[in-house]
Amino acid sequence: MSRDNITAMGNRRKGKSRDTRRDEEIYRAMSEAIVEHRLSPGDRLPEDALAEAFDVSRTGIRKVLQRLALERLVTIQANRGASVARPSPGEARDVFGARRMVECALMDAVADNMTEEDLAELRQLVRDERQAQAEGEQRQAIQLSAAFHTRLSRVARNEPMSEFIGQLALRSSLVIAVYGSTDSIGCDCGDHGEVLDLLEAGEKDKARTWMAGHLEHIERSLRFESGSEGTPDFKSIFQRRAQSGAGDG
Amino acid sequence: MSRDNITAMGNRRKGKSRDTRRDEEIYRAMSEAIVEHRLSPGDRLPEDALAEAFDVSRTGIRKVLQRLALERLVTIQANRGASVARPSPGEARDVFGARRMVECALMDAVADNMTEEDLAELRQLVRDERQAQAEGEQRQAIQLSAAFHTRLSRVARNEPMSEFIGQLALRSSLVIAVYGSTDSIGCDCGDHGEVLDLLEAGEKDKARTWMAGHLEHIERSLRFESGSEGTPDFKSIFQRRAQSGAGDG
DNA sequence: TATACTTAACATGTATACAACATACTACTT
DNA sequence: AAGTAGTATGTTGTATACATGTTAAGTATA
Repeated sequence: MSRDNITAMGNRRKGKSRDTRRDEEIYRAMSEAIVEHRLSPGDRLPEDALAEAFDVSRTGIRKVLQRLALERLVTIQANRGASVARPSPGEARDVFGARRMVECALMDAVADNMTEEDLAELRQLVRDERQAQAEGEQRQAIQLSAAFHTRLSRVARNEPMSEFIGQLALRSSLVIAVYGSTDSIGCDCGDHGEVLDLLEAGEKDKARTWMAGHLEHIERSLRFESGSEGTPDFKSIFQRRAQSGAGDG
Repeated sequence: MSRDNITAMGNRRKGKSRDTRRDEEIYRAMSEAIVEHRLSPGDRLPEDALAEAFDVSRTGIRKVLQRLALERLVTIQANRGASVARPSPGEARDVFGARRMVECALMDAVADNMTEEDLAELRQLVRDERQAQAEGEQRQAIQLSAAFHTRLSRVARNEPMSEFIGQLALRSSLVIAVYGSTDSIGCDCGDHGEVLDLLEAGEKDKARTWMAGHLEHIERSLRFESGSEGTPDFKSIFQRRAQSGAGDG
């Protein structure tokens, strides 16, 4: 009676990546712009302007904005609109603290599940990052550094984990934009290759230790001096005045 | 000249929790309904019906639906609408795998930062859960079990971590709804008190081991037999026919 | 009678219109 | 002249209308 229905049900696939929905495209463009620091923390993101830029209505923009807000890449204040998130020092510490815990804990599974293809892709990523660094393409380098951590986490074949780490890596880019000194990114390029060597050799413990040190190193390079939380940075304003001017009399 | 501006800037707080926006309310109601299994995996969630139920327009519902989709509590299929998510066996394993890694890794920080207030609230949560269990309030018990893990994670004072664990706890409720046998929830009520004792005594290692065992225990109680991924469960349909009916002739 | 095709009903995707809110500017009062 | 109040402008929040796509039912034909 309903035998044909059975065969009919399995055939409903493949029409998924045909027209990669516009939302995704806009989301990707905006998050990439934030990660690459083409948009700076604090920058306003008016819906009208974005709608015009992407040639869609505000509806589509709001959807993307809300998603970015959930991922803490933008901040939405009620009735006051969206702006690129400006993580507080505490938030910055939390992000790196979370990364230390999670990325280290994942190294076992990463080592256990690493395939030839994974390794090849990761080594390519390191090469790209190194080249970007060499050519002075800071923006590309930052993006590739985050991409490396995200891609590495995917080796563990645990989607919730790699998605979480991916988000933390994106947020880290924002943290570096606010508190990063120039050497925040400078050092870890060559480094990324090292952990691959350790993982290829099956040295789980050393890989975990390496990752902890790597993240600590980045975190230590952050400069939290001018408190951008709560009150504006009058301190740095007055400091600058004393530095630049000759005397005060 | 601009001295007054300085004092004026710090006063922009407190007007935040006044009218807890409707979105949040709807989000809370829906996620709670999903976690408490008043909505079952696979249930359709038509925008019109929800809009009428909450007395808002579809706009507000879509916002909530999209957020729930991002958190993997509902599934949105293009042009086909939203439904309560039905995690696959692989997804279920990933969720519990992630929880094992993350919640165990967090125990150190939990032990280090536990305060009197934390402990009091957590013990109260255990009491509530125990009572719900005793009174046969399964739904409440499930919700409280998830709440315990979420509240416990907050002790570590790392927002990204506790948010992630909170989401995983919610997803776990869905997993249990699909694959849980009756004793999936039965055992872990009294258990939750044990880890508090260990943490209060400062036994970090034992607490971590306990947590690993706890989550493994829940995961082992899941039943993945009837594959609800890909093809519908014809197997169980035919099995049922053989069980319920007398003969097949 | 079963299958395929057409059509109708329904649900979602998107844009637009309108209302509410915040901010900035201007005018008026002290 | 300075500060406050009122107004005007612009931006966000929400609902509704319209277009598009999917599902299901019904009919006609083989």
